[in-house]
Amino acid sequence: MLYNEIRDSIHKAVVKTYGKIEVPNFSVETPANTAHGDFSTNVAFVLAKQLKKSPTDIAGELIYSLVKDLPKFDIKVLPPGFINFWLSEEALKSEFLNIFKRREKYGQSMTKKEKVLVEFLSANPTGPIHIGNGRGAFFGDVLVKILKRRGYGAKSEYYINNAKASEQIKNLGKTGQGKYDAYPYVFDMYIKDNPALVKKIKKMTPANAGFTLARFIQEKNKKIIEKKLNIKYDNYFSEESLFASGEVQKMKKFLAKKDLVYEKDGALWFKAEKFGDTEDRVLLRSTGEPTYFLTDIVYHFNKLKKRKFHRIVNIWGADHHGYAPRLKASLKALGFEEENIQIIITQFVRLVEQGKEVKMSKRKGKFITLEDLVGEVGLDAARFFFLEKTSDTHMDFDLKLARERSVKNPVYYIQYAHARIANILKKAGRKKIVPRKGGYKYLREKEEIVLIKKLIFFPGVFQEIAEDNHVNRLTKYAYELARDFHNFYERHRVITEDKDIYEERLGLVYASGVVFKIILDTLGISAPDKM
RNA sequence: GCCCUCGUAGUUCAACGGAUAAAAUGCAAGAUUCCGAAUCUUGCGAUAGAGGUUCGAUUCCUCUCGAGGGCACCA
Repeated sequence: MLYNEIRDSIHKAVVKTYGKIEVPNFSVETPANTAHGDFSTNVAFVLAKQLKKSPTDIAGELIYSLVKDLPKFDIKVLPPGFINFWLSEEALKSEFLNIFKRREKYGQSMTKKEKVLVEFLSANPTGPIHIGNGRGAFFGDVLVKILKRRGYGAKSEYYINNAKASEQIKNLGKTGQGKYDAYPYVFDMYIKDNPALVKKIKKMTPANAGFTLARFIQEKNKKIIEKKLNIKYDNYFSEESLFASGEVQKMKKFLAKKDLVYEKDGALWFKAEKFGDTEDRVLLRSTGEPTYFLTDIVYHFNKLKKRKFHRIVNIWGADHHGYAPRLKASLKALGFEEENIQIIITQFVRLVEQGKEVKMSKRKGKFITLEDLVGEVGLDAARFFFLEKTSDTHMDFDLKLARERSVKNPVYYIQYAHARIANILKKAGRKKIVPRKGGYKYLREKEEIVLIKKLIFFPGVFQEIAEDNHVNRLTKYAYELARDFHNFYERHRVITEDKDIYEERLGLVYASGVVFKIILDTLGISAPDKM
């Protein structure tokens, strides 16, 4: 890929020019301003201190080696010391041909990378999936798809908190049996119309009743996840299964053997403070029941050790961020490294109505389900609405506004580009287009070049996201690509008299369609031929 | 009280420490004999406040103000 080629060449140039010095971290990026080229690097700035020279001088010295090494680019130094790269037309067209060669596999990495497990959503099986879960749900779904495409052995997973030993399952059971009211909405949503289920759990222990009810709720949620949210998990993992397999028992012994626990006040404590947490944490209550933390240690040990994932990514809501040090401490104690576990916190969605906050409480049954939202604004608009925002900023959600915005949602702008492409190909009577033998020498108009450039930067966008998890960049890129396509379309007729121009523009349209399709599939948004 | 996030145009929101802070929406003005106007063009408008580090700060550090979250033998 172009980006990597430049990186390597800069590294080589520094060593060649200055001998064996420490090469600091430098950046290679695509400048916002097109006057600054297709790529630029700040390497001269980061070397300035060490070499005690001005950035302009350093850039001037490095450029000789770079020019020799990168004939694909025109390279210039611009003040105050950036080195800027312009892709030659030949290199541009040659990269463009790759889209035809790889088609729906364009941007797919051939090199195999580490195994990654992405766990997300994992809503408690005590109720429906609400709006606040939307961010993590769609974010995780798209991240996994991107990782897979970039060659990671990535899998998605949903963790079901259904341990019979847990308080929440027992309380759920009692609620279902009408003995307690921990979850007021449960009756309306799951019990009322289901006498068979009520009869079935009536005589069970609270734990078994809760487990049974949780399975029922979970099945409902799973259907919504797959059918309504368009998320297909590689795996659903049951917390209770860790008890059945004996892994919880084994872990207790293991931790004791490693001298990581002690008894106090009749409970069993984990020495979390020793590994970076603010205090020690309970693993077994004085009643002898395990806490969620114990099974969570087992679960993550299972991910890293038993299933051999090199890296695990957990996507959690902001209400769990205080829990992160505890989990990390436990994994550190078990011998794993910081880089083995990534926790991504998605900030809360605040529900507002006419500027005033509406308190959303799952416990009190005051919430809007994600299913409702999707029904209200449509899946495509809903997915885009969540996916276009970074996960770490707070988000205000006004359903009225969301309805309004859904009509003007940028997703339609992108889908419209796809529909226009389909329409042109249909009009031209072509489905699949093979590249021209002589190359694409007639594509020289400004809008054509801009569009080609945007298309060939596509693999780099996926790579960046795979590296830094900023999934929202994909929606932004998709929007820009649509804009570049619409601009091209507005100014230049594809179906024209001139046969060469006709064929080449048709190729450009086709290649754009290929990339749009990949992006929309990745986002989990439909790619319509007609709207 | 202690800890963690966040604060950018009227609104919804972008920006690995990089060059002139990007868009959408809104408002104003304009574009269609021709592949779909759900489109295109132009204009208006923002980094909460005060210091500091740096060649360079929306980004890092300190304080103030404001919003959200966490401080369980719940999950």
